[in-house]
Amino acid sequence: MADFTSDGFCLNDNKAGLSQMEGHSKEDIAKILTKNSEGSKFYQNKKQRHQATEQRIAQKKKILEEASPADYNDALRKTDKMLSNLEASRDLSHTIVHVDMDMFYAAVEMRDAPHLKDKPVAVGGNSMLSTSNYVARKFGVRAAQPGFLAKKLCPNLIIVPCNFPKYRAVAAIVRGVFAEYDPNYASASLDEAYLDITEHLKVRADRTEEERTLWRCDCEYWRSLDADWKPSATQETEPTSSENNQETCPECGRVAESIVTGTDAEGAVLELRTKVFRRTALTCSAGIAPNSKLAKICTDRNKPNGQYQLPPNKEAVLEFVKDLPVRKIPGIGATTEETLRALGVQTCSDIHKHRASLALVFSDLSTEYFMRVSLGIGCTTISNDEERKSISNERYALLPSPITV
DNA sequence: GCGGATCAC
DNA sequence: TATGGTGATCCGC
Ligand SMILES: Nc1ccn([C@H]2C[C@H](O)[C@@H](COP(=O)(O)OP(=O)(O)OP(=O)(O)O)O2)c(=O)n1
Ligand SMILES: [Mg+2]
Repeated sequence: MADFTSDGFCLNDNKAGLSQMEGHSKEDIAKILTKNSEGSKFYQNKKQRHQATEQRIAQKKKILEEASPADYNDALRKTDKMLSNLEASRDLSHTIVHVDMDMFYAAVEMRDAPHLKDKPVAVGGNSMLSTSNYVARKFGVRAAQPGFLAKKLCPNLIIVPCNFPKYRAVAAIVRGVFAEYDPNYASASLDEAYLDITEHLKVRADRTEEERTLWRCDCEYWRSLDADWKPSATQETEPTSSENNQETCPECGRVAESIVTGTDAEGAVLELRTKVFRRTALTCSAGIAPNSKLAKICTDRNKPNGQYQLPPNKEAVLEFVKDLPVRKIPGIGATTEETLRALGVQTCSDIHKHRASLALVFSDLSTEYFMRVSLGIGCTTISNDEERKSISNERYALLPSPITV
């Protein structure tokens, strides 16, 4: 237990094995946040909205209680029809990649002010933070948190103001790399994008090992090929693979480390991430999967500075979603998570178990969305429709025809 | 159509 | 002391 004294919190609580440099335990974070925000207008408002959702949950439960066995039967038949149609449409032939920069704004600021590297850093202002670095996250400092509260969690926090023109410039360089693998890549925001690298992999299959080699040698020839490579920055954090070799640079004859990237998706994405790093000195993470929904989830598996591939077969996909908490699915937020939990659904396989209930209390569109989730089915084509500049609500985005009533 | 709810960055 | 700005969709009227 933290020792709450005069100033309201204690930063030297070691009982959970955490020193000040290592951050806070979850319990201490919750305690500090509650203590500093309960009673505020913001908190009252949030509580009121929460009570309204509890009302809606109660309504849904009432519908279930009053439904007849025949209603359940109809609902079951409806969902099973959906499931069989969806299963018939399962497409595992595309290789979809989701790339997400690591702590993007904060990483840019740390790159340009290296003394910040080992310190807790957040980007934003006193009233709102956009993101934080991993040191600060150990203290519970997160995006969408007001700076003054973050300071309570982490008094040594360094808050640097947003510099959007700079982030846009960095994003433009990163997008240049994406375009090399999929000219039709779709940006979801400044720091993330979806790529369909199916075509690239076909071309890549015929590339020689030499063409798939990334050199670390700092000679003129290789620098001319990769003009923005910053050799000083490549020492510690460059993406690694088991295929690293010490070799002699064929141009200047000096010993150089080379990375031979494979012809497969893992190889292509390692190469992509290495290029991003060499051109920006920033790391990113990636997920590889047969559809965009799964790819996005995969990105988080080995974040930061990592990648994860979900193999393109039905068994692997079903195993992947089996015990996945529904909150991990893009489109299912805090409210839907709570609603589903009240209906007995916590993981994706729970969706299948309770599919009749879900069909009784949700719209057809939402029900079908949940069925897709339970099968691990998602969008397999990437379109950068200029109409839709960003993908903001995964639940309904990327559907065949947006409904305009 | 419009306002409210939800979700995401 | 104090809790962002923006874009998108669906739902229920
Ligand atoms: N509520 C939020 C969440 C994020 N962002 C901004 C700041 C982030 O730097 C950027 C990217 O969002 P991410 O969710 O990808 O978060 P990060 O890139 O900062 O961290 P990471 O991806 O390593 O978790 O979007 C924001 O303005 N408001
Ligand atoms: Mg990111």
